[in-house]
Amino acid sequence: MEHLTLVDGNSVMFRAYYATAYPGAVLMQTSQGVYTNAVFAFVNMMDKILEQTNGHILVAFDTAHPTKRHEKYQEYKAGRAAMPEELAQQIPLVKKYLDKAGIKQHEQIGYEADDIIGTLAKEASQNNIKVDVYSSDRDLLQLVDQNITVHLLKKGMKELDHYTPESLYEKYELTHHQMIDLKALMGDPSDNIPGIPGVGEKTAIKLLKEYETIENLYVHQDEIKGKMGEKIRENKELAYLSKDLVTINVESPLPFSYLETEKIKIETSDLIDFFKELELKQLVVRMANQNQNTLFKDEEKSDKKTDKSFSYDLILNDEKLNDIIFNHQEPMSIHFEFSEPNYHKAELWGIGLSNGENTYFIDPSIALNNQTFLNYLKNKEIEKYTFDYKAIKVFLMWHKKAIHTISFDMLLAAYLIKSSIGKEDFTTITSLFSSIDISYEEQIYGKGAKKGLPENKELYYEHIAKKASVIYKLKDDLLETLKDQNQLELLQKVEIPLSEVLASMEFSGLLVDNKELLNQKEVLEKRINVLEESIYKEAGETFNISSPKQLGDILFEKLNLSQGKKTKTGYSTNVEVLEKLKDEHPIIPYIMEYRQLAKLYSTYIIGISQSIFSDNKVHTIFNQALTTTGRLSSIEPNLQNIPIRTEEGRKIRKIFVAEKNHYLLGADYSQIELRVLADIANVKHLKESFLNNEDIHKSTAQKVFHVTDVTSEQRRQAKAVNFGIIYGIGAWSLAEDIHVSPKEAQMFIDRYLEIYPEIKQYMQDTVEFATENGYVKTLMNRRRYIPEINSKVFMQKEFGKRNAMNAPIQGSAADIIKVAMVDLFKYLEENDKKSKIILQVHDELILEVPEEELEEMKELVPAIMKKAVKLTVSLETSCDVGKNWYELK
DNA sequence: GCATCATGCAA
DNA sequence: TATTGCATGATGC
Repeated sequence: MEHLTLVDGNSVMFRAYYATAYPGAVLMQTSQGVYTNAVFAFVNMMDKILEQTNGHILVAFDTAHPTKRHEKYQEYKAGRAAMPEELAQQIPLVKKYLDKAGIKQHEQIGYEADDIIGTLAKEASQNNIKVDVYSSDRDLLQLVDQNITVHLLKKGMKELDHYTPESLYEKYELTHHQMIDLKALMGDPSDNIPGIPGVGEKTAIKLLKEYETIENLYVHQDEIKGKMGEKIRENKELAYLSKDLVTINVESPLPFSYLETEKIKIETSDLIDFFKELELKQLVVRMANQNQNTLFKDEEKSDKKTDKSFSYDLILNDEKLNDIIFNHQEPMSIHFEFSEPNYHKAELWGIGLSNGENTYFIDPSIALNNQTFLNYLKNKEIEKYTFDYKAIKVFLMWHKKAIHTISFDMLLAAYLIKSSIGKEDFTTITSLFSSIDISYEEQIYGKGAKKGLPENKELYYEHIAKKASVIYKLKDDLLETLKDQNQLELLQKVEIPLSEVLASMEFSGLLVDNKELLNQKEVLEKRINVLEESIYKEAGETFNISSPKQLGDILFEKLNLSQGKKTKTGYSTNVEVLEKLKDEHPIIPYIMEYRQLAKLYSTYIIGISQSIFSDNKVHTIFNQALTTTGRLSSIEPNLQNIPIRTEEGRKIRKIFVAEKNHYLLGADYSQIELRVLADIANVKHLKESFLNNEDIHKSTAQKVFHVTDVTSEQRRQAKAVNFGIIYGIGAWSLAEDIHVSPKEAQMFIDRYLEIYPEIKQYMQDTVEFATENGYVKTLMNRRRYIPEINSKVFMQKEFGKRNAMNAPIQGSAADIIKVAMVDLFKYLEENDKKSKIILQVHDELILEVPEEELEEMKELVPAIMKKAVKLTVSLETSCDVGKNWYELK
């Protein structure tokens, strides 16, 4: 043994916790609500420390029991804030991690972690062993000697300061022997060590440079003049008590010696399982990679390993492919592996096929040119199981090929069981539902710019085949769960059919008018240039207007405008702040206009240009398994956030046009979320208003303000409350929104809940349901889990409550339009209509309709939307047509 | 090259 | 200190 590492467990844990627990932060936690942020950061820190160790390591902890220091000084560590519950809960987890990682840990009643570390460090040092100590507590600096280096963690945990006798001298001009005396003289508010009042670091260093020790200082106490001398003489006892308190006991009676600290060899899989339990995916991946690298060293192979317990057959020619299709007419799982997430332009890397017993990797270029295989895909009699059916369907559409009869999709099933899987990959989803061992994508293909097929082909052949086998193996379990949760219909009658609708929409795409696009681009460029000049002129210098930092400096330092809110990195320059400043300086209106135009230019003009395909269309991708509420989302480009609220922005919609001889038809649900609320909460007066076809915001205003004639301001305020209620609003935010005092806002809310008392009841009931069950559900039994609702952190619990109230409303509205889409698509297909659904924007559908079907569709589309779901209030729609999207008002 | 922040667009 | 999203440019590692 030549080296020993000692870690102050409590101190590192504190740092780990507070590195991510700034006020207002959402702490990392598992889906069951177990906090993991400190564990995660602790493991990261330990990983760094372990890189520097040589096999001997120990982590020391404090105990909750009082120590000798408390006996000597009752006030020791008094006044310290209690450890937050979220951190306390994680201590056992950190200890469990250390066990699993084979790292020795120790705590001892009556002693602090400092004492354990000090004793072991000095023992080792006396035997000429090099010691590294890790902590964030400066007290430990007194341990520094020729063999002992102390590393202090800094705030962000990213850097360490290390102290040797030399560096201590450089920093304080004191020897390491004087560190105890330094601390004793200065005191330490965090441990409630008194020190000598009035003596801080500067004075303490000066005194020690002259007198070396506290003892010697008091020998010469009478030489010191002035107030300082008085203080020193008066507080002799405090100084000695402080010295006693800060002195680490380097002779603690430990039940083992420094020699018995060797790291134990461990089963990596245990540790991986532990991280999986805590849903610490990054750590799982890192451990898996480390493990692989070790194996790679052991086996001295030129590549990563393949899994010997998994077998599959390689199908690389037509004969074999014909054979297996001939032999397998039973249901099988099929997986298409793509080179990138955007399947509109992805390459096909491979196909996996499995019936649970036999699993195959099929060469994609063979498959796509093999008629037997293509017939198999489009055979309506043979069931197939997939993971992300829509991707396969769209890819095949681009290649003019078909696939039919998907009776199970693992991605959609997993999403219905747990809507928070949205951003996870195949492997993580698999590990949530089974213990099947399957590599992470990045282990096989690498990540970021380096992503690509590995040189060792077997590696990805196996990976792709394995995915197919996993789909098959998990099918029954997932279906069972869905059945238990009454969600089978949601999968089979809504989500899987919807995949086909969305595939058709994405593949159809939306035509772009290039001339209009270029024209708007030029107009915007010119206007932005002019604005830039005006802004620079007003500012007296050029700077990057798009940089909130630089803009903040100009506005609030150079021009001395009154700053409003701050962000955590500096001044806020958002539109609300600018709005308040707009009369203070002529630069402000220019900046506001610049912001608006720059947004339109970069996000909509440039952004959308980059997504146009060679057919002059944009082909978005609707993510069907992402949002926690059941809504869709749209990417590349996002066609669900095209501007509409300002005329300036709305013009962007002129870019999107119907094909020749076609019209765009837009139909949207009116007030669908309020109608859903009226239905599920059984809100009497709200239902009446809907029944009478009233302007809902107006009638709310009439009731809230006790008036017959509603001013436009009153209507606007009532509308804000109607919206706010759906989101679980608080008085403070409503006040911000409608520019009244929080008191008035609270009054509005109270009045509102008096008028619609069932809403209040609904909210209470929903929160109660979520608290008991951990989830809420929609009309069609879609679930959203809300672990935060049982959090002890106020803000998180409140967030949980708002989600509990909002998710069923937003989610049910999503259910309804999804059903409408499936119904409408089916009608169009069965009746051989040429009209096509091309977009969905949460409560509206946009179709591309040939001229000859226009009149029919104006009737049909709203009709189908209205009767998608039967509620106790009617669903109403409005409908518009135009040659471009702008004309759909 | 990648992650994070501030900002702003939609329902 | 209102719900759900996505894309952007700037910035820092």
